[in-house]
Amino acid sequence: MSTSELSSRISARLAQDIAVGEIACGAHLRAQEVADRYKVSRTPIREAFAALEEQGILRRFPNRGYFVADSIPQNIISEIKEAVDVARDEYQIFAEDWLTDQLPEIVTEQALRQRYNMTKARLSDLLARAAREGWAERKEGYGWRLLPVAKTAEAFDEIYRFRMAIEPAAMLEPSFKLNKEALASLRRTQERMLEGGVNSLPAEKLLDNGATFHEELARMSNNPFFLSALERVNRMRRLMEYRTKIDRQRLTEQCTDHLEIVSLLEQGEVLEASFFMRRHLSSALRRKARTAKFWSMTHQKD
Amino acid sequence: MSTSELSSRISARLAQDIAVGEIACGAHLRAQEVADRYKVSRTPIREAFAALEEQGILRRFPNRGYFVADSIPQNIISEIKEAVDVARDEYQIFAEDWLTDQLPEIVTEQALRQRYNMTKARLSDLLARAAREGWAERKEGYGWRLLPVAKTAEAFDEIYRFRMAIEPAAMLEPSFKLNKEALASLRRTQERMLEGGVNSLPAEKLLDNGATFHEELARMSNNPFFLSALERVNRMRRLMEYRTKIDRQRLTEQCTDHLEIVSLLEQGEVLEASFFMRRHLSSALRRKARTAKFWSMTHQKD
DNA sequence: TATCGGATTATAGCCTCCTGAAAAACAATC
DNA sequence: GATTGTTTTTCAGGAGGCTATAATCCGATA
Repeated sequence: MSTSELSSRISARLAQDIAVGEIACGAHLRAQEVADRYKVSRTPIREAFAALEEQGILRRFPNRGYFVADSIPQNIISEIKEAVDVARDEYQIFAEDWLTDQLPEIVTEQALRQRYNMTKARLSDLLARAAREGWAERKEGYGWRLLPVAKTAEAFDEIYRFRMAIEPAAMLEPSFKLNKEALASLRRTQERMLEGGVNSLPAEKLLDNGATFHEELARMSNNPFFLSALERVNRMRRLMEYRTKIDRQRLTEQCTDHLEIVSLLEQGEVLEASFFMRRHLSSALRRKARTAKFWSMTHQKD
Repeated sequence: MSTSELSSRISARLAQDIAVGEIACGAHLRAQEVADRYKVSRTPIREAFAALEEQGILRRFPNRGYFVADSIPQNIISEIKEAVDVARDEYQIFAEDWLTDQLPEIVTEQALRQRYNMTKARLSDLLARAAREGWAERKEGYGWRLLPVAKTAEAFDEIYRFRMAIEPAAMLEPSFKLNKEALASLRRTQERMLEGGVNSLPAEKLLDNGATFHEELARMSNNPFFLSALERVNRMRRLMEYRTKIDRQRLTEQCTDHLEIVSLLEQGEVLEASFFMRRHLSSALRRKARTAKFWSMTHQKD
């Protein structure tokens, strides 16, 4: 029964893949293959398999390994699909507390350990992550300083303006190279969203798809600094957007824009695509500005 | 005599400031003021003061505090100026080892602890820092993966191209606001360098001045994402440039460019300054490209 | 021969106690 | 009243043992 954190993470991901149909029913799951994919050893994989067998998602044949069950009850599938949203981890709680002024600007590790009831190691991971994302920094002596970077409503604008600087530029890098497959995959995702996903998928997934779209394009620049800068601001954006209600009308327009960009790129019109990207971000900024203003009036003090 | 790490860091910085003339002879050093500047309490400051008094750099008057000595022997001054270079900490050694292929791509914490003879906590700080800078990431199971981001000669180009995208854009941000004082201070630093500093200052200090120049301008954009992105790539650049010989001729041209940018800004010609910045970076890139090529032939294998 | 299954080895997180050092509170001096 | 000097409190890093769990090795099986 000992489901370690790692193996349960893995089993959750596998379950996802099976539920979505990424992994076909009846397929043989080779332990080593899966281990390679997740870049871990076979040990946690086997644990994950065992856990999934208990749920009836996999079947085991001694000395032959695990196979995806031939049919999986609908109720289990929907159960799996919903499970994603629950993953509100300590980090998000911490971030949320900071964004909502529940924490002082200067905090000691002790105070945080007490508040969140965490061990030293876990806490220092937490802080390292926040530091990595750019909103916490260790003071020289004791304590940490939490930065207001992502707190203000203006941060929305700032992120969009930053993206306006890097994303179109990334597409014009001399090392930029179209990745047809990635592009096709992006197109599929956006089309699926337009064909109803916008209204059915969970908010988190929708935001994720949007971020992935932009990041994949940045990746094609083949300049890792553009990509990692974008990933960075996107992570921070997510912290904030997590709290705002999603505007599904806006998402539809976004997807249309995204598809337009894909089309331009497919035709090799990189320069046009870059321009269009800039406009796309700029219109998002204008819209955001209004949302942010509203948000600031309703959620911020003074 | 217990000189903690923090207080000795502080005393080193103070000594620097005094040696360079940033802090005048005979000046009264108020403990609280210095503490505020370094964002620590008075305790480590007082220790630093005591250490500096022992070296004869400060004088103590009971109940009145510490004062900079009226005259500091030349030999002590040059000693201080050289001391900077020695501060090659574990992090730099670690980075160096990775850049020179002394470390495998996948490493366990144990292996690193043994190699560098570090405690758990220090090592995890080290790795957190590398992760923060973007060239290490924790694997899902045990171990860390070191990323080749900053290893290749191309990374030089990539960083400069990234900077070409963000730095001129930062100056055109609607929130951009000139900071006259900061500008004046930058001008002074650059002028000092042209007036001989280029040949006398330690390499590290020179690189530092350059980075600071650009970062201060990015700060004036009042968009923290531009600034932090620049700081990020600068840190990485430093890891690499640390190993290459410094070209003092090139530095002179750089300083001239920097002064030109300051002049444009002082006249309110922000647009021109932005253009000039782009050209400035682009010429550095062209030059770098040659250096990097040379560097790759001489330092890299295959 | 590729894959699985079980046994062994190694890793890293957690816990507790301990201590040097930083922060904070308080007292003294000009 | 601002600043220094002293004391007390709090903090976080270090060491070492313990344990869950990940990696690895090796034999078994189809």
